[in-house]
Amino acid sequence: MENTVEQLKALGEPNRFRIMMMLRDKSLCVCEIHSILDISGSTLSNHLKTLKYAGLVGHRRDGKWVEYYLKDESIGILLDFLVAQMTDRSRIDGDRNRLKNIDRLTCSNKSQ
Amino acid sequence: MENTVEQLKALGEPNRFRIMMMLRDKSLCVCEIHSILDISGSTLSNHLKTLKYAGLVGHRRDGKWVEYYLKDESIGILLDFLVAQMTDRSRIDGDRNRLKNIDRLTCSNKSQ
DNA sequence: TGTACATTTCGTTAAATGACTAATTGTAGG
DNA sequence: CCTACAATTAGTCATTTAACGAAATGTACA
Repeated sequence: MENTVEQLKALGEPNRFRIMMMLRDKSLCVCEIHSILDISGSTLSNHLKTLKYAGLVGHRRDGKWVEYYLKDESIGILLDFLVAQMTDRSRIDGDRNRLKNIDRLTCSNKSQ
Repeated sequence: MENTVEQLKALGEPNRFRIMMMLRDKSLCVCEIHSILDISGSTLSNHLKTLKYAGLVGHRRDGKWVEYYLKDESIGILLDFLVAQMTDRSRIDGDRNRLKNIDRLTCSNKSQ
């Protein structure tokens, strides 16, 4: 039970929820996520750590970048389920659309 | 989105999660829930308020008692979905079993 | 090897949270 | 109306949390 509760707690924060929603489509590097959210790089890094300890995401290094991805298929299913119950999807749809014009090479350095 | 996030946040606390799991079977009055959880009456009351503002539960007065129930069918579906993904259900099963031997007339006064 | 960029860690701070006791409100019954 | 019980509200406190800037770590490439 504790594990499930920790996952719900991790999802119950707006920026982390948006991160998870962005990761539904494909894995993303930190700078791509950073270009969407209006928070500092260190804050983002801490949110990613929280999601990781909750068992919601995994990460792998790819050269200069670190890529985050949904940990299990079951997590994706849970997220789809939540999306289906949402009445207002404008924010997550917006994030998703903005992501289409962004890739890791166009990420300006917002971290510093 | 905010509404969904608030619901997840409300569910992401152990005692509130246990309360929601208990309510899956049937509506319960506060003293019945209180007899299961090891927290003070005021703390329980605050948790119930949190669940109510998140739109997860409703409540009605029944004489001396106040009965809480799952707000929507969709909430019950979400909870069932979460239960299905849990590996360790011992705690919620235990709560459920203890509830079988309790009704509002046998609740001793733990509130004070 | 040194510079630039990506990311994380550290240290701090203000706000939110979950807990408690004490006091208050609400309801039923003698 | 007074007492008992059910539940909530008020006030307080310790802990957690989300945020930041600054510093540190990792990696690629000139």
